[in-house]
Amino acid sequence: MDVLRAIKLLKEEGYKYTDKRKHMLQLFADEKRYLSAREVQEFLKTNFPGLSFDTIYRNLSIFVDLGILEETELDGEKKFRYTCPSGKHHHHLICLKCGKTKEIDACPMEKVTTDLSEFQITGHKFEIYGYCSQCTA
Amino acid sequence: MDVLRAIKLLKEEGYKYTDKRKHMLQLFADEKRYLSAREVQEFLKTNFPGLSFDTIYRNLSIFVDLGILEETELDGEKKFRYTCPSGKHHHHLICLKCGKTKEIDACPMEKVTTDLSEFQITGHKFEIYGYCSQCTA
DNA sequence: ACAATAAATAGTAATAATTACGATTTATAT
DNA sequence: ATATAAATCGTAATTATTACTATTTATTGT
Ligand SMILES: [Mn+2]
Ligand SMILES: [Mn+2]
Ligand SMILES: [Zn+2]
Ligand SMILES: [Zn+2]
Repeated sequence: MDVLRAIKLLKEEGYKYTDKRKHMLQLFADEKRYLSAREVQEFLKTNFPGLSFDTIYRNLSIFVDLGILEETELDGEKKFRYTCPSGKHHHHLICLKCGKTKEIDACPMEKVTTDLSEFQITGHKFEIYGYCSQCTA
Repeated sequence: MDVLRAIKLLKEEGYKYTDKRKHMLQLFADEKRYLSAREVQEFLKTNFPGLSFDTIYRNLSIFVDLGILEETELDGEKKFRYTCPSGKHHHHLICLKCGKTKEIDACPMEKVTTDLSEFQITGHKFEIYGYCSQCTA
């Protein structure tokens, strides 16, 4: 996923291409890590001082629906990052301080031997947490 | 973990053994599934109509510290359940509606081949989500 | 049993993230 | 340029969680 493809997706699905959306997409492309709604506000407040959370959350939600962003929940807070360019399903090692990630290649679902048929499965989550080298120093 | 051992732990660590704590521990022993603070309140409100969230959250937190309960976060809400009797570290398949769980034997951390040394690892989470047979009917 | 003490609790307020809403502005197509 | 529907702002509502103070209560030692 890159900015140009994200913009294309937006327009194809009938969403308007606004300056705020442009900057949000560019922010995630630049940062390549998990960001909270508040962090988005902080990054964009020089360009858009009055940017409302209604706008931020609505756009984040649209981006997730379109597959542009992926979402997780860390410590009671929703966090968002650009969907990884790798087309293959995978998981992440995540820095709890700055949201930086590293890819984990294998998905543990493939190796689960437990019988899952009693439940109607809808998803799974595998994340490893820690602090990156910048955040431990 | 069972109620008697939990009570023993509480007293050993200098916590008072109150009626509210007794009922909370018994509730988790009976239900054997993830419950939210609100659900605890609902279950106990016949016995303790004015039970405050301060009390509920404080006791939940103490129980987690003592290893009596384990905690996870589902859909932005903290959920608690009795620590599984199996001494072995493991993970769960969880019903998103009622909190019922099934144990998954293997821990995916053992099979991770990715180099994790760039991060100082503090924990991990592996959960499979779905709906149990009672909740899909 | 009684009194002293520190912990636990109730009642309520504060905090924080997220969602919702009506009025206004703006991107886009005609 | 105009029309139209979507996007945004400013603000309020909602929800889970945490915090505070006065009061109550479990525990300990007498
Ligand atoms: Mn990735
Ligand atoms: Mn278990
Ligand atoms: Zn970091
Ligand atoms: Zn269920």
